[in-house]
This record gives sequence, structure tokens and C-alpha cells, in this order.
Amino acid sequence: MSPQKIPAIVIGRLPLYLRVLTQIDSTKVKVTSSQEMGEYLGISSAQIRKDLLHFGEFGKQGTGYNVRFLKSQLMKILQVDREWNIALVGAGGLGTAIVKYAGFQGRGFQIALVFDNDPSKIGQTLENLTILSSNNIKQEIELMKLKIAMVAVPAKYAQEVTNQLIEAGIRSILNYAPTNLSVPPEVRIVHIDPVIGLQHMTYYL
Amino acid sequence: MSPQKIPAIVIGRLPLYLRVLTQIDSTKVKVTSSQEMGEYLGISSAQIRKDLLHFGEFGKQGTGYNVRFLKSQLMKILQVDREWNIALVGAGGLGTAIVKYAGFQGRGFQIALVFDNDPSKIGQTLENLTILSSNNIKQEIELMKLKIAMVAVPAKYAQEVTNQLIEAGIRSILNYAPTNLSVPPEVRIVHIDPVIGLQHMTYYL
DNA sequence: TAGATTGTTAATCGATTAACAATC
DNA sequence: TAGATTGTTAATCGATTAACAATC
Repeated sequence: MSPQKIPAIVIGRLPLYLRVLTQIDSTKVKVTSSQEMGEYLGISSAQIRKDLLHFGEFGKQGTGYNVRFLKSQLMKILQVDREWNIALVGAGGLGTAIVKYAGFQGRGFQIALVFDNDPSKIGQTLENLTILSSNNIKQEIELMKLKIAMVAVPAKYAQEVTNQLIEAGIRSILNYAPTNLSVPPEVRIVHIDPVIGLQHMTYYL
Repeated sequence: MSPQKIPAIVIGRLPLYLRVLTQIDSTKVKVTSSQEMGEYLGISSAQIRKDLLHFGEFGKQGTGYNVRFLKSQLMKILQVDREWNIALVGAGGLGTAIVKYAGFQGRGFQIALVFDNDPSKIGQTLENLTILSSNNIKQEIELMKLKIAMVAVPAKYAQEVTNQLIEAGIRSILNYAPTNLSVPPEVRIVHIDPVIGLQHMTYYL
């Protein structure tokens, strides 16, 4: 019997559970319940329990879930009980903000390489990282065997950069350019486009 | 008979359709099909047709959809056939990058107010906008009757800022702080947290 | 023991897909 | 007319919720 495939929609909620647990942990609370977590997220307690049960029995009847224990289990499941090195392409305003962003701290990620194609930026340092030439994307990423990259270049260059990253062995891409990108099926891509969320909300205004 | 309520999951896809149409339009192509749009997005053609049919008949049998016409219809439905003024709280690295971000252009949004609580920043200008004191959030937002705001402050201040925004009449919030926020049911909130997407992808690596 | 909350199943609900007549 | 693709329904699929026994 092969291990049953866990739905992507379930995997997608695990990082949200992890974020809530981190938040609860920061208040020194030791134990939580599926109901409490659900209230934070607007998700039913039954769904949270069912989601977690795909991976094991992490709670105690009558008591709930130990915050730190569940947190550590989710980190292991998501493979963020380690630090992944990431490549960033684009060291403009957005790229610079990403490098300085505090939200990666302790959540499994660390920017290890930064590329730009502007000769005046190449060789400059950004938070202890030297900005490298976009011409060397393939060689540098292969050298460090990176699997994850972020794209923070203008929309018109995004597809070209993406092709280079995939060529270099990148398998997961976080795209900040406000455009769709075409990638082969073995490459995962997530889009960060604030306007998508804003346009969803204006429908209801 | 009241107009049937359209599922939120359908509304959530409309901005994606709009982004694809904008992309196709930029290549001068005049007509597209549900199949072509689906290939860009990894969505079935049947789903796209069904989603659009909630709002009207926008295509021609045998031909497809006129790109510009469908785009203009979606913009009207999402209420982005106008420019919404937005308030931004936080003028640090992230806030500065957001103000300079090109992705809002022509997609219905424009930053009109920027706030920070750092005395050394207040009064400085950022892309033609004067940075205002966070103490004046309520009065300035009420004056301009803004309904949408972005939160780009450190996680520990995010809830407090959110409360002030809601107090000032804000009804839609785009939150960049990597934390959950509690808001009353009439306020909509969307989180922009790159780590959520990264952690989803590392599961599969 | 009494109270609480998980683990787990069955029932419900809703979303997606398949299929094809309509029609351009 | 022949070919293509929408509009539309019915069937399928999968996700969510309700409910409760197990048990801490």
C-alpha cells in the first residue's frame, strides 16, 4: 500500500498553522486547541484536526496540542527544520527590500546569492552579499546547488530570467513580477502579486 | 429572485484572468479562447467559461473572446475601471519599495497617503508623497475617505496599526507583516507573506 | 468522576469536469 | 458548409462539516 497522496490544498494550509503556532508561542502559551487556531485563521476546528491527522496524532484528547511540539512537527513536515539558501534575481528597490526583509528569519530561508544586470550595481554589497552579474546565474547557482529562487525583475525580463534559473537547476520559484510565467511541470512557482489581492477585495467594496 | 451569490473562489480567479488578458493584450493579439487562457494559468477551459458566465456572455461561439472587451468587462466587475486611493503605513525598506512598485500602474490603485512613526522620516518626501505621522492616521484617512490600506510595519506593531485603520474607516487591508491579524467581519484582509508560498514549495523538494 | 478536546467516520456540501447542443 | 468554441447541463469528484466515541 503506497502512502496516500496528501491534497495540495492541505499542504497549503500547513504554513498558516505554523505561522499561528509561532504567534501563540511568542505569547508564552504552552498549549492550544484546534478551535483556538481556527479562530485565528477563520478555519473550522474539524478541518484543522483532519489536516493534521494526515501526518500523525499530535494532540492529546481533552487537552489539545502542545504548541512547541506541533510547531516542530510542522517544520519537519514542511522541511523547514533547516535553512534553505535562496537565489534572488533583481537588486532594485524591490530586491533590496526583500534582502532586508525580516520575515525570512527563523522560518527556513536565507538569501545566499543576489544577481542584477546593472553594471553600476554589480560588485556592490547588500547586507553582506556581493551583487553578482546576471550573466553568471547558471554557474553560481550550480556551484551552490540552490533549488529555490526569487524573481524580482521588471515583468518584461521575468520569463527570460526564469528560463535561466530553471536551466541552472532551480526547482521552486517565487515570482514578484506581475506577470504569468511558463515553467515545465517539474518546477513549482508561486506568484506574489499584491494587486491580485487588492482586486479581489475591491469587488466587495 | 435575488441575484445569486457568486462564490468567493470564483471572484478570486477574476484578477488572474485579468492579468492574463493584459499580458495577451500586450502582444497585440485581439482574440483569445478559454483554452488559451487556461493554459497560461493551469486552469481548465470549462472552469474559465463557467466562471465568466456568472457575469454574462462575453464570448462568441466558434471564435472565442475579444481580449480588450473581456478585459474591460472584468475591470468593471472588479471595480478597477477607476483608480482607488490607498493609504500605506510604514515607510521603511518594504514601504519604500511598495511606493516605488510599478505593478499598481493601470491596475486600479494608487498610493495617496504614507505614514510612519519615525520622527526622522516624517516630513520627508517619497515619490511626490510627504511622509505623515502615524499619529494622524485617523484624521488624514477620514479626510480623504479612503477605504483601502496596506500595512508594512514590523509584526509587533501590525495589530495596533490595523485597529487604527479600521477606526478610520478602512474596509480592505493588504497586510505585509508576517503575522495574523484579527479584524471584525465587515473588514476584508489579504496577507502577503512570501514565506507561506516558500514553505508550501519546500514540502515537495 | 466530570469536563474537555482529540481522532475518526459518515453525511453534506460545493466545486470541477465532461460532454454536447447551439451558433458564430 | 465545415470547423471551432462558447454557453450550459448533468455527472463526478473532492473538500468541508457535523457528530460522537475515545480518552486524557
